[in-house]
Amino acid sequence: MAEYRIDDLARAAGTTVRNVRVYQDRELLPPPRRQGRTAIYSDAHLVRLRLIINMLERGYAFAQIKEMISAWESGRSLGDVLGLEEVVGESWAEEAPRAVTATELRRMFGKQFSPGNVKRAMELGLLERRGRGFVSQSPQLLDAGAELVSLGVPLGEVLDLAEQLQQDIDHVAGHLVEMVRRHVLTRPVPTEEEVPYYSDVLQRLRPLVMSALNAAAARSAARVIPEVLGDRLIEMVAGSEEHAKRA
DNA sequence: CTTCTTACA
DNA sequence: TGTAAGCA
Repeated sequence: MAEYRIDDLARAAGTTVRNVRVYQDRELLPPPRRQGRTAIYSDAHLVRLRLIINMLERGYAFAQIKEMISAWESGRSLGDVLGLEEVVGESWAEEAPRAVTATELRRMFGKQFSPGNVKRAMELGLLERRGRGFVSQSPQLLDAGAELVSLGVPLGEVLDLAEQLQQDIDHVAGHLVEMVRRHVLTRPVPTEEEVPYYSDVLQRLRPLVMSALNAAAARSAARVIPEVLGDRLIEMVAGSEEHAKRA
């Protein structure tokens, strides 16, 4: 658990000491722990500070931010489980599509860049035609796929995986959103006082889903990789790394 | 030298 | 939001 002096905190969040003090005075930031005269901040403060800056940039007034923060604190359980706050400081904008030429694709996928696979990728919505070339709706998936192929996994199987992955993720994300609908956005029509809260929850639903899935994916990777590959293999590889370091 | 407070713009 | 003075 990292600790920050006010200058470190401001730097880490990309703002100034002055502003940190202002947010603190306006009670948007929780009071720091004091060590004599100097204030000691935690990671929680950093997360909160990033949140505040984000909301400020989106045009929220101090008072509105304060309201939302207290709203979250009163109904904390969901936010805790899903890491609500952790998300908001990050850029969770939707991935930007990227144009890719046929030449690039051929370089990435070699001879497996075939009309059949292209058709399949287009059916899966991974690739779209644009003039002579293509545009990838998810450069990250494209790059991940290219890496798998370069490691020797057949592109056909990579595409199978992409399809399966999309279905599974749709399923889980659907569940999550449904949970929020059932437990948080309980009214079909919110009362007038609830409208701002509802609106904020809706705005954060996408980053919230992404955060939950991201966290789950990280845990899964850590757990599943040794499970599937076996501890023996992992140990052997770790051992050879030691050899490499010594050399 | 850094932090904090207060004040002014 | 930046800057400055005076203090600890």
